[in-house]
Amino acid sequence: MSRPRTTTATPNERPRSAHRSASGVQQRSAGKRKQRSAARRDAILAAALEEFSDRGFEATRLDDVARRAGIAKGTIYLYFRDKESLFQELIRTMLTPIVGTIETLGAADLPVNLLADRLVDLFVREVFETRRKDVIRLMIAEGRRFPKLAEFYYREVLSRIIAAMRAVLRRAAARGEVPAGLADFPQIIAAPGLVAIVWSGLFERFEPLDVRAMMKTHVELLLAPRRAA
Amino acid sequence: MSRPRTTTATPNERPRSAHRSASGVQQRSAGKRKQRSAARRDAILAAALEEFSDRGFEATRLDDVARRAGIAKGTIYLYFRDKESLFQELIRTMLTPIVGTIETLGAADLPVNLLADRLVDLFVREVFETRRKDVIRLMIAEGRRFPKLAEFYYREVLSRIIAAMRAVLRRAAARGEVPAGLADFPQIIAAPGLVAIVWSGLFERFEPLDVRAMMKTHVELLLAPRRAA
Amino acid sequence: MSRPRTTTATPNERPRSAHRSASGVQQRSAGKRKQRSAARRDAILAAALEEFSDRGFEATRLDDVARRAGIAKGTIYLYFRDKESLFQELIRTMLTPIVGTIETLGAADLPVNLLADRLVDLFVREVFETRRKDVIRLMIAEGRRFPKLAEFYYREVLSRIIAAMRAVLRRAAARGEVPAGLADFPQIIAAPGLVAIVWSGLFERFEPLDVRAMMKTHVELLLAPRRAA
Amino acid sequence: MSRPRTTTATPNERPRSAHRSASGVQQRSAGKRKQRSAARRDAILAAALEEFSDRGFEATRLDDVARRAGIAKGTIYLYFRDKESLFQELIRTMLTPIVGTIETLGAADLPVNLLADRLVDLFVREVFETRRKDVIRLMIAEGRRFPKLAEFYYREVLSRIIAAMRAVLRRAAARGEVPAGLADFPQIIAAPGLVAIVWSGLFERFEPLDVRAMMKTHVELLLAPRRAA
DNA sequence: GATGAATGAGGGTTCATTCAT
DNA sequence: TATGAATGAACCCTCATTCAT
Repeated sequence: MSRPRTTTATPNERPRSAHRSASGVQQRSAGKRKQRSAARRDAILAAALEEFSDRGFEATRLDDVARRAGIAKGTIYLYFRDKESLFQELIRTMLTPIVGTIETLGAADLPVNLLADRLVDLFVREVFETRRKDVIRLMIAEGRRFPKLAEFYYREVLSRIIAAMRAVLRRAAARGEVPAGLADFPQIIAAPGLVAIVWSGLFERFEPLDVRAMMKTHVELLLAPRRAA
Repeated sequence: MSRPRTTTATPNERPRSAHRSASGVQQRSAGKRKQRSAARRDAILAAALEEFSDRGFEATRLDDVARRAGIAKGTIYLYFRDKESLFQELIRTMLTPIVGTIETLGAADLPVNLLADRLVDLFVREVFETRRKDVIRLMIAEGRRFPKLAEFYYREVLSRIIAAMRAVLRRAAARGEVPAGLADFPQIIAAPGLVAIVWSGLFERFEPLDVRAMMKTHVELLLAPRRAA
Repeated sequence: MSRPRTTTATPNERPRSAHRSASGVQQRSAGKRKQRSAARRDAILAAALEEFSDRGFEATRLDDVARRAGIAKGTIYLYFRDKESLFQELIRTMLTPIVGTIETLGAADLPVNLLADRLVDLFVREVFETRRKDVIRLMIAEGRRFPKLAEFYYREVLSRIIAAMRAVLRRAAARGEVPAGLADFPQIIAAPGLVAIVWSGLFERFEPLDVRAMMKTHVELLLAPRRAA
Repeated sequence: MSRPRTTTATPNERPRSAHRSASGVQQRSAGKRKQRSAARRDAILAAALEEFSDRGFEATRLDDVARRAGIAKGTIYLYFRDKESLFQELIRTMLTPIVGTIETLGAADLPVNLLADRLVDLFVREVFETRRKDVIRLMIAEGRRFPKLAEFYYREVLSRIIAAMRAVLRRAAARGEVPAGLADFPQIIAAPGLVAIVWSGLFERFEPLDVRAMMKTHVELLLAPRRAA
């Protein structure tokens, strides 16, 4: 019978710090405070990314996150409801932005080989050479234990990317640039990206992998001009 | 001593459990005992598989493993040095057997399209429709925190599979059955398998994925007869 | 999304230590263990009584309870589900026994003045000069925040005592030994007892109170032979 | 500094808040400010009353008090040194006023039966149907942990009420209106009041208690004309 | 004065590991 | 060997208190 939570608190957002827009007086300092607040939030997210990436959700201590963010342990709770919220927010924050970019790219209706080059480049620069790589690994590692998060990821990220890809592939197939079967499994396009992410985290030190080359090879193999059956 | 913070990868084998046959006396019952002992060990591993698969390393309680195995908590420590050992042994035990099968298959020197069919079938039946799928997911999820385990996996499993694949692809390329580039990145062959494993764990419930069809499509795309450049 | 509790655990009792009766082998040591277990449980309850009495529910640290009981903090959780359970069990354990005694006393159908003497004596010896006094104070102090406990106390203790008293008073009133109104409010009988308990905890050091004398006086005033109205 | 463990009863008044009129300048607005200040103080006390009554001392969060009072958390510290001070002040503020009323009533030297009626009425209207009831319950619940407070309560409230009662009862006994013994234990008079307070907080929902009737009954029983022994 | 973000000590609870039986 | 009660180090989260704005 612990004290009942009165804190309604939105799903995953900051709990109280509502930062009401301070209309009128003290606009200046309120703005500063808001800024500082956003900076802190980002610092926490950045620290959390490091820790979660290195240790996984359960093994990460908020103490370490706080220390890394240069704040006190309790401060985390001013910005996130609990450890899980922090985790989920982190993943959302990191993964949401890519979607738009890919959708835009898909809508441009470029010739497939050009599009493919762009996608590979996008993946390498925006994901693979970024912390986003680790976030995706986290998603893979912990997703089963956070069904809500998996759902979010599917709905907001994956399904949209897949839909965009599928549309492109359909058009390309209609133009004969691509074998028809590919549009049924857009996942195939992304498969080497997944391999790259997993490999880099676990086996890079034993055998480096030239991700860009691998992806390029894959694309060439898929798009190679075929003899008529 | 309570749970150590830093994951000091320790020698992974059974600690003391002197299973070596009792010298002289009671040779007979010693055999029986050995049998029972092996059965217990297996029961623990089986239970651990379920629990680790469902919850991940940290979130798994040895209490639950013991309960599921039908033994007392302390008994686990007669067969495994600690939680980490149990985990690592489990992964080793589950993943080692596939290697031989794949190597054998590779050595058979079949025509690539036939080999491809066999590989797809092998993967689906021996991995995907098996708990091994979960073990691989575990490996992906926890690998970074168990460098020794990742190393083992690379050395004993991955590198050997890759070597086998590469040999096959080289020969096939020489015969013109396969584009030369593929041998540089045998990972490409496995990529959809990885996609399948990840997808099944996280997104199956939103959008089912016909793994066999996807892998078949992938293989067909890769092996399709090409026009001369 | 913390790990879901599989521990069903009965309302307030010991969580797992089910102490299955070990039928057959090792009866001896099992008995010993059971004994030791009961002793430990009692030690915890005794320690909890001290601490809760001194500090109240919230301010009591289980750490202190454990230290006082001579055990490790975690051990408490082998016997009680949580702090609240410990608290509630403590109160139940302490208060339940009195009821029977009072009921028996009431059923004996003694002349009121004799009964009154006995009740006063019972209260003083079994409650006031006992730790039970503190338990009742605890009940008063914390009851509002533990509605379940208040309900238990009302149902299992108070209402039964009141019923017993009322029956006695009815009979006595019928015999003219007691004014009729008293049976309507048996609480009046107990009122000085309550005063005694509260006084002893808070003001004894400023002004001692002769509880027995006060209660005797009260009884005499209530039972004094009256002039006909 | 975080919450101190040991309850060091500290001087209870406002800490620094230099409410003394600003010397010279702005005399006018200083008055207004003083007013506002007092209003704020009262708002805090009112909010604290609700919260402390509902949850007890430890379980009450100053955050909730502040929210209820419509102020910021930090503001509380402008009016009270700390949580404990607030608590003690609250109790003092609430309980002090009754004393005078009772003393006055006692000094009036009414016939006992009339006085008794007045007292019952006073208790019901000024305590029982008031938040003061809860304050007394708080005093009972937390008194042991706040010895200073208990002492204050005894010295400033209880002992004075008791003295007044005793004086009245002595005079009444001399006139033969009351048995002599009663003057020895004026607590007896108050006992049903205590019962009423405790009962209302814990058991009212199971079995309502007509407090006024109970107290009236009690008085009648005590004051009933007696046969000469 | 008033605010509320920030602090950080603390405490309830968990669970890997040990060890007496 | 097997058991499971006992241990105690962690770790998440709370909240009284402070202090820059």
